[in-house]
Amino acid sequence: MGIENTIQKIMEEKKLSREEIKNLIDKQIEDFSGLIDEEGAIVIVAKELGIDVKAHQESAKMESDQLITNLKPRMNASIVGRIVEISEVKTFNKKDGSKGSLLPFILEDTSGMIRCLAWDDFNTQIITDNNFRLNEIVRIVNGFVKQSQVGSLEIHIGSKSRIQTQPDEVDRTLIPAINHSETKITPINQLSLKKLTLSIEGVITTLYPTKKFTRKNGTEGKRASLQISDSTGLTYLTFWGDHCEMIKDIKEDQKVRITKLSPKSNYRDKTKIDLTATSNTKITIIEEETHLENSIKSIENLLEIGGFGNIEGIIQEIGDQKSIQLKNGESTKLQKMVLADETGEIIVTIWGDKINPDLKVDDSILIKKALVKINSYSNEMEASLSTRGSIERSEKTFNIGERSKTLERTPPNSTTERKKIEDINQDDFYEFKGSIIQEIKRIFFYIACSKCNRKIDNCKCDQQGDHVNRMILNLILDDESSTIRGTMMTKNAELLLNESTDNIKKMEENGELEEFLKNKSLELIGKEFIFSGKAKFSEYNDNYEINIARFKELDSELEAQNIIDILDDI
DNA sequence: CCCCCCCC
Repeated sequence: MGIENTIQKIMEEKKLSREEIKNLIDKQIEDFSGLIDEEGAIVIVAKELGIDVKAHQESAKMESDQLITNLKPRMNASIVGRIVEISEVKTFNKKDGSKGSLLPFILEDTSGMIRCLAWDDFNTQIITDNNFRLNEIVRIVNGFVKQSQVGSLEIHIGSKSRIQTQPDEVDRTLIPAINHSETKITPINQLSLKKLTLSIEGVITTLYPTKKFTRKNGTEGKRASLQISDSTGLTYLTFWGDHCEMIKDIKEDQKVRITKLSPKSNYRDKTKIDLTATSNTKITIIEEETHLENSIKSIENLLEIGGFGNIEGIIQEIGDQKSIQLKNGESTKLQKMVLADETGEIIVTIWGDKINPDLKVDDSILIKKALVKINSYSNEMEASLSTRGSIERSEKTFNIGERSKTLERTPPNSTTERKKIEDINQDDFYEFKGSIIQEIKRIFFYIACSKCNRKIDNCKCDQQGDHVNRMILNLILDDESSTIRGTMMTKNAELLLNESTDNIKKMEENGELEEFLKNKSLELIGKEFIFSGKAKFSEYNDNYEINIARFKELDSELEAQNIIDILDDI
């Protein structure tokens, strides 16, 4: 049903001539200073005459709704989704002197979110529609997809587009469940530019005062910001202009929930994500005092809650000072140690001038304002001491018992959600259940420096360590959803093959390796394991590979019990 | 803030 059909309908129902209808359409277009086209005008004309034009609007749905994730720049598209955020209508003066208006909002479908920009009164008046509300479903017909300044996609709703509230013929599988973003909290290490609106919970570690600044055009502006951390990481949140009011009751050390934030990539480090408050942002204080300054937390407790804290303990292991090159080109020093108290132990990295070269194993120390968060490579909680913290000697004695070895350090609570192999789609830490499905035919050996584990040729140690054998084992892993290539480096390969690298190297030299691997493969293939490790995209394979950090053979009875427990819960 | 190592 196009314009012609709607005209026919008006002619029939209202006994108007084509001429009269044309005049009404022209008048509408004139009233909107030409901002709407014929098709837009006739909808208004029909509406004013009390004629149901839903069918007409539907007809504007020229093709089926697209998934947000499939949108490409410069494409005209229709999408359907749930409203997850609505801004205010902004008005401005156009170059030609006429008044323009803009209403930004965010839609979410099952594939993702997109920022929508409704232009001019014809579209922005949708704000007065009772069905244009948070969590409602709307369709955008014939929107124009554009790349925004920050690189993400936006859909522009102009004179040739429509916003349909309560749309018909919606494919319900495209509609995500209501995302109560006030209660759904995103861990800081999972901030993503793709989550266009999100909420966080954490402790305010630094509150920067509101600052006034002068823009290039001479006008004044203001900005406030804060640093916030949770057990997974740390980020910065900026408040612009009037939003600065939001922090007037906030203090450092409080635990807060902050909702409806918009992620932005950090202007200096594009790999980092900062947050910006929106007009819909709300801050709720969850805990008045987290006693960041004074209380010394047990290592066990810090491992659990993360964030900033003070740790007292005894040095179990301490590494050499290492000069390293940062990604931004600067160079700095770091030193790693393992610190233990009666409740547990933690890896601590000391940075730059916080390093005290006199510290040695068995010294007691007190570290203040260490940041404890998940290390994205090991997926374990680690502490880091940088500019904000301090380190001092302590008189306290600890009854630790036998010194534990790094290898036997308790793995973290499985904070990682177990995924399917087919879901592995970014450089991230994953855990999945799977089996080895291909015979292990080869092992790669190399001679490495014992200090840095690098191949001798690649070692950059000031004083090279001993030359040691290391090995690489490649596996094909499968979980029925998909397969992935997995790599085990020396330690894990030794655990899997239950043999030392040196012995395996000897087997190779004696021509026994083939036989050994054949038997091992027979033993291993088909067994179920839980693998976890960091996924990395391989150009070579044009697919993700997983660098296995940990694995364990699955106790099938225990797993069965888990499944039964889950079923019982349901 | 490093973050390996190295094969295909």
